[in-house]
This record gives sequence, structure tokens and C-alpha cells, in this order.
Amino acid sequence: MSHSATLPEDACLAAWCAGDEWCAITCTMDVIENKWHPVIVDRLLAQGPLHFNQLADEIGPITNKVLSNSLQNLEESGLVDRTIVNDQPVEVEYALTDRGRSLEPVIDALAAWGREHLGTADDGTAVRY
Amino acid sequence: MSHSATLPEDACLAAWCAGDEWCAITCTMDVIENKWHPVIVDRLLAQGPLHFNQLADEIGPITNKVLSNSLQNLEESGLVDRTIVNDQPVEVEYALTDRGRSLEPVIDALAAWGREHLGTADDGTAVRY
DNA sequence: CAGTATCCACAAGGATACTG
DNA sequence: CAGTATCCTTGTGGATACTG
Repeated sequence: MSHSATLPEDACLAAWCAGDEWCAITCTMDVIENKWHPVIVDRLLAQGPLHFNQLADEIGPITNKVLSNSLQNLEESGLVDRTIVNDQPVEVEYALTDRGRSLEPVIDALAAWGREHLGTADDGTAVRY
Repeated sequence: MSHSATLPEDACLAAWCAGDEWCAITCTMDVIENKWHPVIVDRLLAQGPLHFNQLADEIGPITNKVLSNSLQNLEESGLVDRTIVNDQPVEVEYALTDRGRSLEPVIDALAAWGREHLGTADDGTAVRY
């Protein structure tokens, strides 16, 4: 299932069509720049399909509303599929699409850089190298 | 020159110290999540050190204020060095630090994904695949 | 279980104009 | 050339409470 959506007012895409280079990056950022988007994709990459509350537990400090919004955004971007796997009680499964899985190198790069540049100082305080 | 700053109130770093995984990604996002940060780093990677207005021209639609803010953030994060190379007229050069250059794999991944998922439809309109 | 409904605060981005 | 100074709008995240 290929995802295709026209975004008429999107300056980034317009610039891309005009041949500008900078927009390839901002396009990707448009998709993942929300605070939790990359984390959600990361958890789905690592754990496979997850239910709403499983995601909430995996991710850490995220509220219902923000997780819900983020998942809707990811669905609209064609990165995540939402499937109702059971009624009564309602169970919903969130899984990456092929397009979502294609973000793996990006997520890996983000995670690798973060891991290399975070640490603990001698006095026990958190430090950014 | 090693960059090291304590960020006492930073929940991300606190969580890192507590052993949580999600924060490696959010830490990286904290550094580059601003709309133009990754583009600035990309241009400096591709072109080497640049002056203020050179950057503005390279990057595209960015206002003085936003570019100035972004550069200050990048400097505070230890990713960019600001050097005055001339008085009268004032000339300032922005260059990546080692830490800044270490973002290259991240930027490359962002750019590659964007390039693969942007394009032009048959009717000429911009399309996101 | 999987959300929605409000409300609030803050920060980032953009437009515009001005300066040493 | 390399910025700063305002002002404004919007979006995003967080807190809290409620629901089918």
C-alpha cells in the first residue's frame, strides 16, 4: 500500500520541486520533529506492534493526549498503521508501515549520537559531552 | 576542546542516568529539533566555514532573527564555533566543531530519507510518497 | 483498554524595521 | 556585513479530568 498525499501549501515540497536542496532535510524533520515521534518509531522498531498502553509504558513520561496526537500524526504521515484487534475490551494495535520501517537508519543514527554524547560526570550529575 | 555543560533540570538526562532508553533519541532531538538546525549543520558540512549572510543564502527562506537564534543555540550546544575574522567591515565565520561534525551520519540519514520520500507527481504537483 | 475534552503556558518561527 | 529589537501567531506539550 503506497502512501501518497498532495500538500499544496507546503513550502518545503514546493522548494523541492524548484530544485532547492535544503528541503530534503526539513521534509524529514517535518515528519519526525515532534518530541516523541522518533521515540515511538524506535519502540515499534524494537518491539514490533504494540497496544496503546504498552506504548505509553515503553516510552516513559508521555500523557495520553500527547501519545494519541502523536500516533494520529504518524498515521497521517503513513508511518504507522492502526488496527483494532478486539472489541470488548477494545484493543488497538499500532504497527509500522513499510514507510515507517524505512526510517530505521534515521532513528538508529539519532540514537547512536545520543548514546555517544550523554553520560554521567564524576560527581554523579548528568552531563552532555 | 571538550564541551561539557551540566543541565540540572533536564528530565532527559536524569532519565538517562536512571537507565531509561528513550532519552538517547530525545537528547539528540533536543540538539537538532529546531527547524533549521539540521540544515545549518548540513550546509557547514558541505561547504565548510561560512559567513552569516552566506549561510542565509545557502539555507533558503530563513530570517535574520531565526538564523541568529539558531546559530546561538548551536554555539551553546558546542556544535558550532563563531569566529570574528575581520573588523570594519565586521566579518564573522561559523564553523563546525568536532562535536558538530560528529552529527554527519545523522544529517546524512535525514537527508537520504527526505530525498527518497519526496518527489513530483505526474501532474506536476508536489507529492510525499 | 484506549482514548477524548479542556485549559494553560511557553517557545519557536515569521514579519518588519532598525543599527554599529 | 552581521546582526538586534519588537510584535504577533501558532503549535506543542503538559496537567487534569472524564468516557465508550
